[in-house]
Amino acid sequence: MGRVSDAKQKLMDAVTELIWHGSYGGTTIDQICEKAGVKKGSFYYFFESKSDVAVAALDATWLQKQPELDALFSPTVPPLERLRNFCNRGYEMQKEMKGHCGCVLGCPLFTLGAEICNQEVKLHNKIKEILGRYHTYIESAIRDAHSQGLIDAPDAAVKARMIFAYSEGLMTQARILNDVEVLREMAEGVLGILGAKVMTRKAA
Amino acid sequence: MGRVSDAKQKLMDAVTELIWHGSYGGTTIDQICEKAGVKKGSFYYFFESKSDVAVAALDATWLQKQPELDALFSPTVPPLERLRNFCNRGYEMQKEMKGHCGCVLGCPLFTLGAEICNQEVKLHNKIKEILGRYHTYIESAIRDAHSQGLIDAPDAAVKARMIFAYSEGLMTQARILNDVEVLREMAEGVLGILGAKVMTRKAA
DNA sequence: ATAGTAGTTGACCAAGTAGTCAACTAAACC
DNA sequence: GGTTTAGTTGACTACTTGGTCAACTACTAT
Repeated sequence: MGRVSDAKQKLMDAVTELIWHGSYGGTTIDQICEKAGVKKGSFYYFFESKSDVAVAALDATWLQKQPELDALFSPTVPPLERLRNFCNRGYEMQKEMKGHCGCVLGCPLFTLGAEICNQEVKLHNKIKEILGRYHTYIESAIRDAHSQGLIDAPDAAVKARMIFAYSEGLMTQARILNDVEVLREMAEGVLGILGAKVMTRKAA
Repeated sequence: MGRVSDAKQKLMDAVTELIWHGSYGGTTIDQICEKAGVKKGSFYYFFESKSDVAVAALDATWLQKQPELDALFSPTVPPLERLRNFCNRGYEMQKEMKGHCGCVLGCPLFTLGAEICNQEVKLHNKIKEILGRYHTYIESAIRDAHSQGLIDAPDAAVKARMIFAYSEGLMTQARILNDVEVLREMAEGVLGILGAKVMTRKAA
């Protein structure tokens, strides 16, 4: 009943892009509306604040990405391959981004999480929740790799935290330097941290 | 000649604290003035914009920190000790911060750099400049450790990028989680990445 | 076709924002 | 003590911002 609309989706797309390219604090509701081609009255029909639309956008993005991640981290894929593919996919995605918008944007969750922590509680919790899911994928791959004897990591949780910090740190560095090439080392770096033997190619 | 004033310093202190606790985009000139106890007219007497005062504050902070870093990374200190001390000092600083303001704030340069990249060119360049100096300290310690046979790292530049990404990533994670304890693993993690043998205490 | 309803709009307001300026004040120096 | 000059102030403008609302519109289900 009533008329149909894609304004809600357009607003979520707009806020995602604005925050990712710029920042949360620097993004205004007026800008979101303008980019979405939606009037402010409609904004407040669907959402009650900037943080509200941001939370909704994160949820929507997650639902869209989850199948892709489930495939990447499928138990049918050898665990170290999962991590390698994850890293290389990150590199490729950022490279493509750089190609058609000129900027390396890094991980939106990590950048946004760092910006708005200690304020915007709901948004902050949503970010922690989704980052936690990424962490879970990584940790499970490490656990599998250990139990399959591919690496020695009885402390999978510790290793997962290391890999997570390293990969997110590298992503953020790529954003700051606007240089996608720093991400090429990610897969190798991750496997190196895990002590996989694949690290040095022409070692003596 | 004329009267003297500490308003300029107070404004730099205020902007530093506001950006660190909150964010750049969420900080207004009015807030800076109020926190500094300085009227807006005086703000514009000393600075011409928010990014201007931020750049000045970063410069001032660096000048203040440089001697401390030079001491930490003194060539008279064994290179792996330099890195360990650097990590532990980071942990202690964040712990103290958490103690008297309730928040883990992470590395202000990295968080700010991630937020304002691709906008605020001058500020962005200043951040890259100072982050580059930190990177230099780390790389030089790694190079020394290699040449002294403490680790095997003929690729000091690559290892430095790894350590840098890992430590900054961990700092940011501590900020997002508001948990200082994740930083306790930093020194061990750094030495582990470098392949120093000190890693596992009770290894078989 | 029409009634009910989901969605749209533009005008509006109050508050906050960046930035200006002429008049003012106090220290330093002679 | 008076003059110079660095620094201060508060009032001001112009604009942007978040947020509201009553009237309007178009779709859908019956």
